[in-house]
Amino acid sequence: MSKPPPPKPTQPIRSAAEFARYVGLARTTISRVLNGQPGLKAKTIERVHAAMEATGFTPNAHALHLKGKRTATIGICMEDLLTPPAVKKLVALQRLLRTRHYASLIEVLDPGHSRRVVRHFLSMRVEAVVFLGHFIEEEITQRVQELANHGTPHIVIDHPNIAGANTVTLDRARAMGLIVEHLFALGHTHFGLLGMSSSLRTVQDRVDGVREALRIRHLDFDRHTHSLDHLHVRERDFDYGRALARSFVAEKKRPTAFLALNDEIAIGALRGFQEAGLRVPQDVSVTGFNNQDICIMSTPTLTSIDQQITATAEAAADMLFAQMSPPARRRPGIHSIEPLLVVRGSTGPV
Amino acid sequence: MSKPPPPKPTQPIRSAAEFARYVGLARTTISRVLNGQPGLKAKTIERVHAAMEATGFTPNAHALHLKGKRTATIGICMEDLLTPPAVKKLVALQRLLRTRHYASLIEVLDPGHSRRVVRHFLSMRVEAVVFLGHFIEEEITQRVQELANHGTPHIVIDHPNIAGANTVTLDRARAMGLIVEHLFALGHTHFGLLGMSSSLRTVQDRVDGVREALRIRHLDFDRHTHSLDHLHVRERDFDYGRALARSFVAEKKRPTAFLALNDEIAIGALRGFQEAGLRVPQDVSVTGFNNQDICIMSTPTLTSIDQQITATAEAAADMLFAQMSPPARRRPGIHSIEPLLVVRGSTGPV
DNA sequence: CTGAAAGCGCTTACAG
DNA sequence: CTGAAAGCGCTTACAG
Repeated sequence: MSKPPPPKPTQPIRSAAEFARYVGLARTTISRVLNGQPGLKAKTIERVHAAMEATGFTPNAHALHLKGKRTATIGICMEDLLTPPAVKKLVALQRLLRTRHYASLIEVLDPGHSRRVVRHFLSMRVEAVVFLGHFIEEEITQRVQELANHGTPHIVIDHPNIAGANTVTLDRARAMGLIVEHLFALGHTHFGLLGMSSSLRTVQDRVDGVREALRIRHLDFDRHTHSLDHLHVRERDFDYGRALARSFVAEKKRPTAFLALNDEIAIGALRGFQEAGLRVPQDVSVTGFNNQDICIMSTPTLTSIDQQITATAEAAADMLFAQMSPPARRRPGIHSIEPLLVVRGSTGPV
Repeated sequence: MSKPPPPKPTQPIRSAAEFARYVGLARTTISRVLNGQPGLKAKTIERVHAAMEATGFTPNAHALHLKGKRTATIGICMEDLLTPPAVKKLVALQRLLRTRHYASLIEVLDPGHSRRVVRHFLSMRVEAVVFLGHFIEEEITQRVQELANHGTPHIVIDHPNIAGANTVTLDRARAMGLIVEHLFALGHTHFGLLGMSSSLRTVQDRVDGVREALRIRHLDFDRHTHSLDHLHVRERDFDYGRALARSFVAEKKRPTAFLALNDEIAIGALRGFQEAGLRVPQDVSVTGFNNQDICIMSTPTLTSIDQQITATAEAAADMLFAQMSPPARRRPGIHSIEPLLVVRGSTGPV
């Protein structure tokens, strides 16, 4: 750059017309440079680029879209309760979208507000909508139906069994099956369930997994599982787990293995048992769920289920792009993610 | 609704013109209903609303914006390395924006790509830009300058000392001052620094805080602090902390108190010391940073610094809205967040 | 290369 | 209430 830069305009330039006047070229010419069309002198191109640098002018994306350019935007609905695995999935998914040059419009979805959020996404003409997390089943079913009518692709992550939905979700029943099988092999036959009395679909699927694993061994669910969830209010998970452990210690007869809803509750329980003088895993075994970093920080380290977050995000992205690129598939797809059992120090023989 | 709903159109309706034809009203009338203008028959209004329900028609937000409607969108740049506190700040901030009816356009910012990201935000005509996390100082300084030229409000969260920037950040020097004062009161005078040798501004500020606290007591920084960071590669924080603790145990003379970069490293160190037969806090004290949930899960529980995330998000939102509502302030504002020391079981008298 | 024109999906006066 | 018109910021033929 040997020439001095052109003088800065006092007002920021907001339209291609103003910008053309500033550069001293026709609007049409500016447009052609911006869109990389052929038949332009190198000098002209350079002039325009230099002026863009100097002024910071950016073409209005909304006007571009009106002229038929794709929005290249994906709407993502997040559940209102952000658990660490949900955040990780969001981050992983966003990264994949980004590599394909999609922007993400993210909204947290409070129960009962999905209609408003999806309408906003549609008015923004997003190219697809992602639902990530736990939602009210009926609500999301309706939204999925509306999006289908609209011809807008969607994907539901983590919420299984939404009618007509393209779904990617961990096989939670299988995850519990893996845990119970592992504990069977160690000689356990009576299981304490910690925090698994929620009515959320994702939790019910897990209880069903335990039920099925027991059924295969001809064990009665009610006789071989025990829950004291009703004795405590779940506020902070760690404290909840600890309180549940204490209550189990006070029982005359108690299970030898404990299956927790998540890692935090498991570690709380682990501590609760230890404080009561029990050894883990010699006296009781404990398992978590999510395989978070904290699993290696407890003493002993925690056996847990890895949700395979990378695989989940990749499957979701694949499904989304498959819908967006013609010919669009019509039938809803369901992709089940295989959980991974990570055995650590908190489980051992009876 | 006594009448049967109108027949579903085979194609989704994409423009107000098509929609007007479908309802059997003039485009102008549709527009007036949508914008709640007076002088319309209740029956007409109802007809339009019913048709919107039936067709799922949503006006094109991009066209609305061209006609002068606000985008009500905020662009948020996140650092590429997402730490748990950064995620919490994002969630808290998004919640505040949402209550003010702003949508969030979120992009992860890889180093060197800030220009592209900010240009995208500007082309989307966002009403403000948020930078959240650690960035390359020079890069963000330029972006802030460009945004200022453009008249677009901004805020930088967590990255102090960006020239000309509106900033909200934890007073990290003060945080370390609180920790060192607390340890002084317990009789400690020699401090091990765990993972604090980063060149990141936020880390340097913390080291400066330690330095200042020592200076006040007329203690020489180099003589009273010790680091073995060079002996290990930081991969997983927990393992890194544990390895650092082992190395300190092997030293002939070792500090009595250890200040870790974050809670994970602190808990790793805690475990490392315990495995070597040292008692915490009887033999060594350990402190963390961030006051995450894991602080109450370790044995003993971990003394840490709370970043006051809610206060941070609120200050950031306030600053943003102050810039967006006229009369816009011109001078950059800096809001310092006061850290909170949370004393737990991992620190005790020498 | 320039310039005038049409049109994307809207809103907003304006005349009927 | 309707209908025709102008205009928001762009792109894309089209004639010079």
